[in-house]
This record gives sequence, C-alpha cells and structure tokens, in this order.
Amino acid sequence: MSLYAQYAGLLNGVLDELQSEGAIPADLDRSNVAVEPPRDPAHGDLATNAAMVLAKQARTSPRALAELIAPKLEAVHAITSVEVAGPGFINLKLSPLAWRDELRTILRTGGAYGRSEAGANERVNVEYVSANPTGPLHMGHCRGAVVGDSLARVLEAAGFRVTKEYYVNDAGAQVDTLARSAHLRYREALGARIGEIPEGMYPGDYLKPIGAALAAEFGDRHAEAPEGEWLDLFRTRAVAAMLELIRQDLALLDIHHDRFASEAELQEEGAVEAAMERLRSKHLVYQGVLERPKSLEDHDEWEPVELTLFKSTQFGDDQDRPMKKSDGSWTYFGSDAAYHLRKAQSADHLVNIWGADHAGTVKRVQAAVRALTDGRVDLDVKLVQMVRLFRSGEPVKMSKRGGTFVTLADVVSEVGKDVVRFMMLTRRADAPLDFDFAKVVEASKDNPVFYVQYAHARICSLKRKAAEAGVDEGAPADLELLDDEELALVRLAAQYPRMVESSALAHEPHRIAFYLYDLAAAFHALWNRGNDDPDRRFLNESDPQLSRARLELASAIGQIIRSGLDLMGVEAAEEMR
RNA sequence: GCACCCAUAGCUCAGCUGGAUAGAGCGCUGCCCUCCGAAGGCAGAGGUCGCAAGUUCGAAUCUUGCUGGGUGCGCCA
Repeated sequence: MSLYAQYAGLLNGVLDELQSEGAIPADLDRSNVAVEPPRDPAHGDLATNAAMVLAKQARTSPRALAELIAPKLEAVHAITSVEVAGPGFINLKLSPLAWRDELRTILRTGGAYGRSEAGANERVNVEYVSANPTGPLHMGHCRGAVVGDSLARVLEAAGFRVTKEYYVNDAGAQVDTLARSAHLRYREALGARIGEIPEGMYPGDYLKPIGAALAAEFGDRHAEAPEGEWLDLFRTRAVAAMLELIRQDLALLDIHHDRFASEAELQEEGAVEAAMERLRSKHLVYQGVLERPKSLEDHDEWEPVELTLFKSTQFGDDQDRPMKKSDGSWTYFGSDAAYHLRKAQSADHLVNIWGADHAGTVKRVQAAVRALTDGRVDLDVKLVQMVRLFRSGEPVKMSKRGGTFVTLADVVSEVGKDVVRFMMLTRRADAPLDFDFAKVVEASKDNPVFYVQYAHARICSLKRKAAEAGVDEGAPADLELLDDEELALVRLAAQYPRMVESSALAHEPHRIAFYLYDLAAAFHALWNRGNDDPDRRFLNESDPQLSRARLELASAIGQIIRSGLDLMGVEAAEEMR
C-alpha cells in the first residue's frame, strides 16, 4: 500500500470515529476526499481537503470540521504536527521515522515498488501502431508506437490486465495497390524493364526482395497473366512480408504486440455482418442518403446514393455513417465497428492510439462501441500529434513521393532505441513534438534523456566505488543519520506510486518521464552538495556508517529511476560513455 | 460551413482528472568553479494561465460564448 493510501485509510478511520461519536452525520459522501502531497512543501508532507469537501454535507464550516478532525490526527505517532490552513486544508507533517520507513519500503520492495492493484485486474485492450501493411514504419508511426507500448506497461504496473493489439488493414484498396506494386517488382526480378514506378503505386525499394522471392517461387507463371489470376496470391504474400517488416521495425523499439488482428479475416468470418445485425436489431441501421460533403468545391460532382447507414448521430456524432458501400462491400467504418465489438468482447476498457489526422473518426467509433456494448465498455482514443524532425535546428526535409521519408529504423539506428523511446514521451501526446537528431544525443542538462540516465549512472558508479572502499552494501544501515535534505529526496521518491497510478488512469505515460526528470534533478542537486563540502558526499571515507545510510538512499533512487525507465521501455545506463 | 485538438514566462513546454503564493529547461542578469564527484554549480528577474461570463468554499483545470492557430471533413483508408 502506498504511503498516501495508508494515510487516506487513517483519515477514514478518524472520520468513522467522528461519525460514531455523532460529531458528523453518518451518510457523508467521501468520494472526493483526497490525501495528497501539497504543491508547496512548506505546507507539510501531506494535506487533505476532507474538511472542505465534507463541510457542506455536514452542515458546518470547513474550518470547524477541520478542528474536529485535527486532534485525532495529532494522536497518531508518526504525525508530528497538524495544522488547519487556508480555506480548510489539514496539513500534516510526518516524523522523519515515517520517511525512513518509506525508504526501507522502497529498498525492500525493489522493482515492485510503485506497482499497484488500482486496475483491479480489469481488462484493457490497447490498440496502437496499426499502420497500413504497405511498407516499413516511418517516423510518423514511431510516436504512437512508443506512447501505446509505454501506456500498456504503465497500465500493467497499475494492476490492469493488458492486451497489446495491432489492427491490420489488409482489406482495402491500398493492399491491392501493394499487390500490383509487388507484381511490378516481380516482373522486374524476372528481367522485365519496368521503368519509372507509375503514379499511384508504391515506389519503395523494400518491395524488390518480395518481387525476387515471388519470382523464385513462381517463375514467370504470373508475369503476363491477367490480374485476376494473381492478385489474391500476391496480396497475401506481400501483406505477410510487409507485416514481417513492420514486426522487425517494432522489435527495434522493443515493441511486441500480443495480437495482430486482420481486417480481411474479420470480414471473411462474417463478423462485420454480425455486428451490423446487432445494430439493426437495436434499430440503429437504415437505408439512407448522405448530405453533400461540405469539403467539396462547388464545381465538384456529387451524386446522392442510397447507403446502409448507422445512426451514430444518436450517440453524438455529426452525421450518420455508412457501413456498406453502394456496391455492397464494407466501408472502413463498417469493419472498424465490428473490430471494436470483437475487442470489447474480451475487455472492460478499450484504448486506441491514433494519429491526430484521424480525429474526425473518433466520435463514430465511440458511438459504435457504446451502441454495440450497451455502454458496458468505454473507448478512449488518444490522439498523437506530429513529430517534427530537425538536425541541429534545421528542419529535415521529407517527401513521400521522392521516397526520402525518414524511417523508424533509420532513427533508431542513428540515436538508439532508448533515446527514441524517452524523447517520444517528453511531451503530452496531443502536443506536437520536436525531435532534433543533434540535441537528443547531447550530454547536457537540457537533454532529459541524458540527465535521467546520468543520475542512474552516477548511482551505479557510487555503488562500485563504495564496494572498492569496503563499504558493505549488505550491512545494516542506520538511517537516522540522514538529514532533512536527504529525507526530502525520499519524499519525492514516495510519490512514484501515485505517478504510476495517475498516469495509468489518465492514459498519459509521459507523466513518468517528467517525474523521472524531477527526481533526477533532485538527486543531482543533492550530489552537488559534495562539490563544495566533501563531508556531504555520498561516499564519505571517514564515516562508513554515514556512507552506508547515504548509499541506501542512492540505491532507492536508483531503483525508482530503473522502474520508471522500465515503464518507458528504456534501459537504465550503468555508466555514461 | 461543421467537428475535433490546442492557446500557460521572451522561446519550448509541465501542471498529478477542482486546491493554497502557477513550475521546469533554454535564453537573460549576477556570483562561484575550471574540480574526472567530468559532461558545471548557486541565486535572481520574468505571468491578467488568449478574452468574457457562469458553476462553488476554491477554476489554468469544469460549462457556455467569443478571438486566434492547427488538423480533418466523400461510398478514401
């Protein structure tokens, strides 16, 4: 149980007591009562808003209620002072022994410190990347990949059961284009002169090996045959090859999905039909005609046609959405609705990580999920903004047509997995992010990756030196030797479990990165005390007892940095090079 | 036209689902250090949280309406 949860429990006990004494009414709603660290440390170690939240219900003033609660908290051994402040906050100062206990807890719990049961074993399906299987991943996919994967790790640490999923769009026109592009490379491999890759085909060289493989397998059997004879075959082969490519790209970032769900299979199995029938039985499907799209210019042609529509407007969407095209095939949305139903059948919560350019489709999918699950399952869509690439301040030029887009593999091979993963989490997902190839590898304080890694490396080097100096890591330490500044670091460390929990519940993994930066900064500050005053160094050769105690503190901080980095999918560096 | 996202220090951004005197890095100013416990340190100035109402004990955070920027809008995927 986290420190804050412990004191929340304590407070609850106090409220129970007041209740049984008849000092406050019995049926108070305590759901908004919080025990938190105050933003301003001068206000103490812990603060609760209980008096303010409950005063109205208890028909009294916040301060009067606070005065009832305060004396009972004062009686608690580990609490050294209780103060009613401001509009009715109750501020608590904890005795140093409470922080020493917490330090021992961190050390004892190790990598499990920060993990919790907040998720109550509920099932969350996180869908991310889901790039079309038509080529290697590029930088645009990279951020969503990292955000999704880190979120999955954070959710798991917070006690959710997580499925990491990739939706493979292998049913649309783009995979036919892929198949035709592969056919072109196949003919090329057989010696045909194909010249420029025509407009509308995929030009990338990555299709050459597929063409060669197809040529090796089938000879010239399909070279001059009509498309109908080879399209399905080539599509299947090309998609499989692209998925393999994508898996390899993801593996570079240490990302491994649990499931790759195929849109084509979904359609073949009749899942889309079934989902639509389900909606139909709820009277949410009808034949209708869409309005002329507002994005069209006046001279653009537009023919109203009758389509099979889903009444998404009943769930807050701007217009009803087609599930079936006029030729009878499914729309993307039709499959997507069925896909989300399938995910919802084995999950309590759905999370999708999408590029911000898909913002327009959020409402319809949420509408479908609500309609199909009768509101049992919620869908949160995290929209991830663009990454702008720079090299020493100069924008990196990219054009898809010219094939000069920066691939994920390029970036990882240039700066490394850890740098990429960390940097992708240094902004809120819905804010655009600048990525400068030069700055992200810079060894300086304004590079958060370096700064956090450096803190961990310092701690490792400290341990190595302590071992050389004969300070025995296994020996018992007298934590009473730690001073207030040192215990202040424990206070910050003790917030880690709350960070993990809030980051999981809010679906915001970037909070871990910011927290680690703060923790690293506090550690470096403490470390720097030793520059002026050698007595304040962590390793103090004239005082092995003190060194032992400080080593314990450093160890705990190192542990938390490691755990936090692990949630981000970043290795903690043992030393800097 | 409509929908979604965004607007916080000169710049780039945090702000822990409504808490107290709004934070960090860069830049700026001042002082210290030139030390392999290296890849600097300490301190300071800097704000009408886009604007205006509302909700309540309390709003950067929630609601509404504006303003300004971004993204998107088809039977595409």
